[in-house]
Amino acid sequence: MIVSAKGRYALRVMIALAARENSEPVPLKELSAEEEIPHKFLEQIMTELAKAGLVESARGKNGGYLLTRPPEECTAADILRVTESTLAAAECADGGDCPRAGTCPTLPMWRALDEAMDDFLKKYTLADLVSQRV
Amino acid sequence: MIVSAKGRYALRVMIALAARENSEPVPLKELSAEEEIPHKFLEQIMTELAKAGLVESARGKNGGYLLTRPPEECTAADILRVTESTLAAAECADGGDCPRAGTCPTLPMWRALDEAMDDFLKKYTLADLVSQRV
DNA sequence: TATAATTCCTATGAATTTGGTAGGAATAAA
DNA sequence: TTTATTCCTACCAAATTCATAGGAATTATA
Repeated sequence: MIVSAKGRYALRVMIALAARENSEPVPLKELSAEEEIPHKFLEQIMTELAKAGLVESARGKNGGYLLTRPPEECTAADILRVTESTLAAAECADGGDCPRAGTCPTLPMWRALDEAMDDFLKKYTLADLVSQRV
Repeated sequence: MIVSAKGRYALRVMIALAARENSEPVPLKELSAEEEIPHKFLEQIMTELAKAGLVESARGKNGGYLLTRPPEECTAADILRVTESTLAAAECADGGDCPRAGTCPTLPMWRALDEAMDDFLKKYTLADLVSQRV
């Protein structure tokens, strides 16, 4: 029960982008150096975030990445849903096909935990995280 | 971010024990068959639960396992803390030695998430889970 | 047009974790 | 003595995680 390095990296990078006030694309090289995240690994992460529509990329010279929405409108839940393949508390709560599902005494708890985590993560916007309020 | 099979098995077995009204030791064989959990794997899990003091074992013929406390006094948090090596939301919140800890904008959130999960899991006792209230 | 700086794409791989299996020793009841 | 059980230790296959590597495509600018 843990958030992967990928998820933690993603969140940090998104915060770093949110912290910039200008709207010029920030190159991966800069983000990677600043946040001390391996360049090539971050590249993969940014691709996922871009596909999910959380950032947009500008290719070629002077290219880089930008947030697609204001920091107030992007939450930790939005980001972690992209990077964490299984944000579910337990597989069984995640559309799993467990044959016990009908009678399992634990399933309702896993589902409730899922919802509780999601609610929690939704409370944190990038704006909150940048300014360390919350 | 997921609870492992080990943790799910542990919880189910503890519920199965709690569901029994008598106080005779329940052999692993019976638990394993009833819950459809591989015998040898469950053996390892029971050893951990016993070491943690959540169950006690009786060796030899007619031996087996028993809860050490009434089901009202054992929570999902107690059990998962034993089986999930990392109940922490993120490594960094788990006594990690991250050099960024001092200034990391995400650390407080991970710690808060940890606490929220723990609070959530503490609400579910074995008695609750057996009777499907909650 | 050439060059430099960037993202995009695809493949590979080492280390770790997970989910078991295996065999036998120790213990205790009948 | 037999039988049923837990205890202990070692091993292992598959999946996942955390990257690394190399080059193609794209774009600004000198």
